[in-house]
Amino acid sequence: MEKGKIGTKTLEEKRDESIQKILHAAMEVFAELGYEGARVDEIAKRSGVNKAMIYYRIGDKGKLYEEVIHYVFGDTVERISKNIKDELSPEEKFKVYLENITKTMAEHPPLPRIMMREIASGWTNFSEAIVKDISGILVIIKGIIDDGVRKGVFIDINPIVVHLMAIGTILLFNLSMPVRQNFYHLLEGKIDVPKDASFEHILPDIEKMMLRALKA
Amino acid sequence: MEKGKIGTKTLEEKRDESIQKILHAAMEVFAELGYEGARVDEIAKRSGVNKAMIYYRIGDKGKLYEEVIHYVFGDTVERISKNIKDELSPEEKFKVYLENITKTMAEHPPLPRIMMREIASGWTNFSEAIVKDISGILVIIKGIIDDGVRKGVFIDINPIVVHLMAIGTILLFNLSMPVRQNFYHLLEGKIDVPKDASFEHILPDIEKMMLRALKA
Amino acid sequence: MEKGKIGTKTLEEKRDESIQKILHAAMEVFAELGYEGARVDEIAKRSGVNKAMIYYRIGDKGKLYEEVIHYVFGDTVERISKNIKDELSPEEKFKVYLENITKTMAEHPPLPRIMMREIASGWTNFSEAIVKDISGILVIIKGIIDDGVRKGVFIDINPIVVHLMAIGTILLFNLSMPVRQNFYHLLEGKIDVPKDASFEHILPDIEKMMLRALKA
Amino acid sequence: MEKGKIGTKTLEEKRDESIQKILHAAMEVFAELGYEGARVDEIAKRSGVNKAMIYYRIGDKGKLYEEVIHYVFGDTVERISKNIKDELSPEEKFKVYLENITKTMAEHPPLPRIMMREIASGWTNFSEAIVKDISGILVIIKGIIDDGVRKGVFIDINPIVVHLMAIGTILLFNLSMPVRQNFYHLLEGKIDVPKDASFEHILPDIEKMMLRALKA
DNA sequence: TATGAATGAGACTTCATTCAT
DNA sequence: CATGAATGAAGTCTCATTCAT
Repeated sequence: MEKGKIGTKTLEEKRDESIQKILHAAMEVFAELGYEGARVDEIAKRSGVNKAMIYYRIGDKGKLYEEVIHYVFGDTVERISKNIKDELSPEEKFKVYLENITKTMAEHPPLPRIMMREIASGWTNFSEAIVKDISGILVIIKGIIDDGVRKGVFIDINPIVVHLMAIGTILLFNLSMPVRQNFYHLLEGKIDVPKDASFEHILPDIEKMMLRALKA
Repeated sequence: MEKGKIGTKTLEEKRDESIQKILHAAMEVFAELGYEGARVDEIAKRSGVNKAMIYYRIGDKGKLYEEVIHYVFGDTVERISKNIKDELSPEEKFKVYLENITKTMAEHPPLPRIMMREIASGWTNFSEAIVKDISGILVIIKGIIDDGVRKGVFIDINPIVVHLMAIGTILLFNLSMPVRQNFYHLLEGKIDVPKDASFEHILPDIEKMMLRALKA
Repeated sequence: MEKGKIGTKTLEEKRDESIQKILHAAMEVFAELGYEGARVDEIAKRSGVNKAMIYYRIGDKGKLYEEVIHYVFGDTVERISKNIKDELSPEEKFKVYLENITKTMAEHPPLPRIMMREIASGWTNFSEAIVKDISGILVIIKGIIDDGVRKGVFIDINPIVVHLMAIGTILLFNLSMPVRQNFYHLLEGKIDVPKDASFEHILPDIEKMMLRALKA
Repeated sequence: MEKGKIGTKTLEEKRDESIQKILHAAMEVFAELGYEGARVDEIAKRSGVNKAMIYYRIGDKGKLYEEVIHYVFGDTVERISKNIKDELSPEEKFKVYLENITKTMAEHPPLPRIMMREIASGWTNFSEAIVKDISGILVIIKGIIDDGVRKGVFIDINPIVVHLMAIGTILLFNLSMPVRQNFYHLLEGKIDVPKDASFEHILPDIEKMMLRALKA
């Protein structure tokens, strides 16, 4: 067999694969239990990688967490800003923005939890880079609103307010899913109670509310 | 001296005082570091009581956390529903509701953090009682919206959506305070950037947005 | 009310009563759990006496244990040597000796357990006085055997062997009671299996065996 | 070097060695001080392994104790029933039975102490397996007596009585060794006082007594 | 590169004992 | 005499990290 190859994978591919497995497992565990609650043993177990390997490949628990944060928030800006084409109307741009946030969270289930924990911890682990990322998103949403204001379709409102509102609402929606059923019986008699309270079904409500709030 | 008195305090008062000190310190520490991150030693240190005292008076770390949760969420419903008088207009009721949430969080700084952590943890420690509390609040907001709909001032919208939006936004606002300054330079040129980004100054923005979203 | 009296009891009577209650509770607890396993709190609870009172009245845990040992083994010699009248035949003397040991243990249920634990611990807490007590008993049994030998009814045997055999057998009988039922099914077919395996019913067997062993 | 080998030991051997060291030390310490009195630190110190190792390899203190009990009583039945050949006379069988009990205890010095403590504690930690072991021994001694009865050399006696007598006597002999010297001066004038009061020297006396008791 | 063995530091918890009235 | 409050010291247990091969 060719040197440097294992099966059909190069050593490098194998290493990358290990790192991927570790990061995925770590992401899950950190999301479920938080930084302090997470156990390196558990991460090793879930990733199917020897514990010492984690130290060898990535580093200590803190470094591992940093990597996870980086991994999780890595392309968030790109994702959120994706498809916000210039030729779209401000409303359409805003919808794409909301949908992208929603989709990003749906595709990375640990993301909302890690985000909330990080915020609750005082953004301690949000590195300069991530703060810059968030700035990037703020610039985008500012652009959308400015455009709307110019075109007379949006009111003039602080984009930070808008973004926090969007993120806060979506986060809470996302994470309240498991307990939301407990509350629906309170709403008997309301026509529009969705039997399926899943995230996708409620996104339109959020969109509707936010656009109503924004529209001039 | 009268039996059962120590200085000017009865034994009972002394005990209650110890308990109060412990709960306050615990509340702070749990808020800052989460359940797993909190150290019983630290709680003892901050409360100025011996560590064994915590076990003597309250119980183990888990029991202490439960007590804190109970203590923190104890009268939340009352606080939030306070002053929502029948003679008020739906808009006014809604404003009182938002302001009460805001004030409650402002008065109990650890509350938002503990809340976010709990939500991120999957509401694991939200006891039956707390879920009932939240139900109580939902009933209130449902009442406000129903009233508004009847009077033709509000659109017919799922109250859960409204509440999650309110809570999510306020939570995020509250907890983003320490980093918000980092972002304001991005907004240069916007007229209404508040130099003082404190919570109270932004509440009107939230109110405005939410009411615009609700109004028929 | 007369000074120094409480109800109809003098202070001294009351104190003695407290001490009795403490010692009885302590005896029980030490028997059940051993010195290390016993908790001063538990002793206080069972005796109905405030924990600090134990320290005030008796002393620390070690002192309390000493007192219990003293209390428990106090009149054992007297009890065992009681009724061994000179005019009795050696066999009758020996029977009285065995019965007295048996009765003493039956009347002081904690005694066998404490005894076994003490022996297992290397007789650590058996003070000089208690060792002297045991010597006293040995002298008695030696006298019985010597008498028997003189009269030609007993073989000449080391009295220590006899005493250890008696004590060992009775102790083990006493303490195996709770589990003995588990074994009786093994003996099906044997005629003399007692349905009631209580101590008193088996004493005759022990007597019979020991006398057969001793008789010339 | 061969994979999985450390020096001349395989990993597995190294692990087993650790476990052995822990169990031996634990056996000693539990025997000396009882379950409650034993300190995990002390066990670690004596076994020469890190304290955490105990938890890693065996488990908590309770589990460790269980393992010790298992280890100590493990092959007791086999040992005691060993060499009791069918062609032996009932008396010879009984002697072998007594000698085997004696030897087993002599080879495992902690055994008698642990046994006495366990009995004093109410047999709490004697698992199903150990009770079964004891049953096994009872069946053996029952066989010996039945054989003797059939051959007309033994009286018909409850084997439980016999076994308790044997065990009780041997246990007490064994554990009274350290204090027995204190008593020998009482026996001056008796011819057969052994200068060396060690266990082996007294076994014949026990044998003699028990056989006299049994013989028809 | 990979892994089972091993451990120091520190967390949680208990409990005998003393304090303050 | 009596008692609830309080605590220092020490025990059990865990876990991130390193070692040895």
